[in-house]
Amino acid sequence: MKYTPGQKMNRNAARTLAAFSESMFLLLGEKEFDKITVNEICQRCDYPRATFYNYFDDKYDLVDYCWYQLSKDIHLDVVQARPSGDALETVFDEAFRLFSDQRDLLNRIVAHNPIDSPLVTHFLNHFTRTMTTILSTGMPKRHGQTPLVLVAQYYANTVLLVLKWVFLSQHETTLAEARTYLKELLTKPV
Amino acid sequence: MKYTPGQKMNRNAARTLAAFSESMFLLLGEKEFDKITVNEICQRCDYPRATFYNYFDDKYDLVDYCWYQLSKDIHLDVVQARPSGDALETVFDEAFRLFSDQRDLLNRIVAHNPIDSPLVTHFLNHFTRTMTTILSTGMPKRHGQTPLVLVAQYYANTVLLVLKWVFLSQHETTLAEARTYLKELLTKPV
DNA sequence: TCAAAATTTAGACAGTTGTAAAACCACAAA
DNA sequence: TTTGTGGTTTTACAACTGTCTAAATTTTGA
Repeated sequence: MKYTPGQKMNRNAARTLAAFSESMFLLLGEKEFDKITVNEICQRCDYPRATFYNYFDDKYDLVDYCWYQLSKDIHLDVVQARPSGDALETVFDEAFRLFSDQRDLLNRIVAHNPIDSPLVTHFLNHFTRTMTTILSTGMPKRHGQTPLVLVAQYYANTVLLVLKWVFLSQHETTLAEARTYLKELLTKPV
Repeated sequence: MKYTPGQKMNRNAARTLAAFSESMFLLLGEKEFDKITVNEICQRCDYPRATFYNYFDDKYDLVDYCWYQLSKDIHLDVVQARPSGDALETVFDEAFRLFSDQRDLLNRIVAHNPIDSPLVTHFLNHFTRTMTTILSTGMPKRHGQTPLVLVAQYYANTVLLVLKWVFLSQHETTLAEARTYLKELLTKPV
């Protein structure tokens, strides 16, 4: 990413970025990520190849920007607003809503890309990271010796695991069921 | 992978596979995975390019085989032998040992490949998968409504999270400390 | 031991990638 | 209007990828 996202940028650059990510989203719904070429992306939105490399390092960079655009919708402030206690549940619900909204897109993506493919893995990793940063502020304090970063990663991991199960492994699951899964996982069974 | 691993294969094929993965391991210690080319791999072990594509689809395929070779050392039977109760601890110790043994290699790899790079992610994913299959046999039964596969993935995730912290994020940690982290994470703090 | 079957290798090919230099354009300041 | 500046586009290029064909070599089994 040569233009840092969230940066001030002129109308033209914004339009170009939007066009490229639009192309990518369309292509992701049509074919395997591996088979998508930079040429194809550029044809789609009618920009020359050089312009693509002007904005992005490669197609991985672009797809990263796509995930960034998606995850923009999870509002960080939701968490800070609440007293720490149920921060996790709030964030989970928020993420669940976001994934629901994008269900069509996600279905199309997993139709062409296996669940363990680099693409899907990358997607999940992106969200795990953003969720980790969200969670690392609102964590309950007492965790013995375990470093806080590790704890935040742990919660983010588990949230994303459930979301993956529901939305990418395509198990029909209601929000209530998903909440139950999360709670049961986080509660020691023995 | 065109030759299914674990298959019966003649001495020659075995030697070839070994030579290629040897090359890959060496190169991984020297430079970023992205920058490694198939040509380079072949020069290293003095096999023609056509032979490479005879055995592997691409370099990702080869590196997958490398991880497979590494993880061979975790013996599945360890788990089956034990009564379910402490299966998790046993597997964790076993994996910790394996990662310790390969510490030099891992250090060299993360020296050239960022922790969030596709390569490292792929590495962790591979182990998460094998650990999931190991764990899905020896899980404690009572988990409410949560599907068993999900539970196994959860434990595998958490184990690998700690291992990643210790061996890839390079935090000096003893086995005892690591065990504590794992236990604290799996125990609900509230 | 020999011939058939299978595997390995050399060489070539079209398509892709990422980079670099130069031409081009839009827009603002002089 | 002219000029300068920053960004866009064109074009060209060297390297890599993955596939294919045909020749060479090895393996197999009768």
